[in-house]
Amino acid sequence: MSAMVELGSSSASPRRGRAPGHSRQEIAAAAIEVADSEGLGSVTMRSVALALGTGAASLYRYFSTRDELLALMVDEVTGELRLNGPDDRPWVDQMLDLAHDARDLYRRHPWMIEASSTAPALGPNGCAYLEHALAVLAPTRSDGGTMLEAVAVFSAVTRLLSKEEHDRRDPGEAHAALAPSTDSFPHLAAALADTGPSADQFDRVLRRVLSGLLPNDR
Amino acid sequence: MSAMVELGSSSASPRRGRAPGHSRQEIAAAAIEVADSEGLGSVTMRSVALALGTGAASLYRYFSTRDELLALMVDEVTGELRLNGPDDRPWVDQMLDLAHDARDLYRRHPWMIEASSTAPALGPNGCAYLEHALAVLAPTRSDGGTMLEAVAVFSAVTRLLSKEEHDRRDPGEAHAALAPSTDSFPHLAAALADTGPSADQFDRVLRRVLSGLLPNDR
DNA sequence: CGCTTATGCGAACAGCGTTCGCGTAAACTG
DNA sequence: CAGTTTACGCGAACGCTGTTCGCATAAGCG
Repeated sequence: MSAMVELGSSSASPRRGRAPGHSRQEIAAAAIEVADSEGLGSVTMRSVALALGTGAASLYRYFSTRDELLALMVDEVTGELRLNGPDDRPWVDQMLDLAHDARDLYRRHPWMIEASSTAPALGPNGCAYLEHALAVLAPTRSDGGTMLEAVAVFSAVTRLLSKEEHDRRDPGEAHAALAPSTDSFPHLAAALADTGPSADQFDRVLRRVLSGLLPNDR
Repeated sequence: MSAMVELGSSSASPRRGRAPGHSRQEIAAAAIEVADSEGLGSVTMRSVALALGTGAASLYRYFSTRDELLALMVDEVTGELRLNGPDDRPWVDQMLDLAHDARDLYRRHPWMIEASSTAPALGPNGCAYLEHALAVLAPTRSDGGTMLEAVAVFSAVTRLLSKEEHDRRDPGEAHAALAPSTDSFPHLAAALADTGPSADQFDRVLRRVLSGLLPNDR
């Protein structure tokens, strides 16, 4: 699904004229730093340019659009995942490793939670991630469509759980007026009251989702 | 999770002074029409005000922020779901009905795919949706936490599948340069080639996810 | 009839993504 | 080495955004 276009450092160009003072990666790195410390909303062409000690208009020599910069940011950060080639452990365990690594990534770069769900296309590192997941799932001997679906759902649920963890740490300010719900929404009230052990929620949910999606031999 | 704040029509206020010429619901309805026909990005304070034949600044008598308007839009549209009280059919079938209804809603209001994933809090209709889902799941006799998790994952996957369906109908312009991946990403290439019957993908994935998340008796 | 209170809203502000056009630096050409 | 070409750096501007201010206006109350 989706494309690659030209995210990475493209290859040969007959060098001519003035040499560029920056690179796409360098600019994306600066933007990532801004996003890490100030949030994705503070990643503006001007703020990124300022962080680089240049002018806003200069960035358009490297990216034709802000969204293109965001796409490279997402792909660069995705490259932080350490994708150790699949080993001979059960595939479920390997997928959980992958999920834990992704969760760590979302903790380091909370803006990725929203950015990666908006991103329209996969870059090289996104493809590498997908390739790795498919390699891990190969032993399930499912057909291609099933595996692609499974990876998509797996990624979405991993992101969802990371988002919930993040929202729990960051109150989010709105909490009033949930009290009246106790009357009108009995099941909701009951569910909120009767909450079991919420520890290891992450692993538990992912195991269950994976076990439902794919055959459980091996 | 989250709150309600004051989305709906709040109750008594000692009527005094000039009467308001609009209502929150009316404004949200106009905004929803704009979003349906022009996309969420075209929902600006000015465009909504224009659609209502009023001035942009007037909207701030009803919403203190654009995000508040968006939240009401989401909740109002969520209210379009017809939540027939749970019946005695298997809970899986009832959840699939709910998912189909949600998919229809996403087809009618594609902007909801992004809007509902950004929305920070549940409004009254969001709570009603949650209440309904929990009522359907009650026969599983799971604990509250498990059921809340299940509904969250169920909703996220429903949205994901609706988004993929929508992306398939709307090319999304970027598709070049996926060819070189054939060499570097063998599993990916294989999976894309070996794609089984992609029909009824929606029901199949949801059934599997639900069967993994909750005990399958009854 | 004032008096109070809330609404409607034109005008303005700060900030955004993006474009234009020019000055300038670097590398090829003769 | 001078001249030409090519690309970069970027100040200034445009159109658009969400939001605020302040005042004219209208409706109920005593």
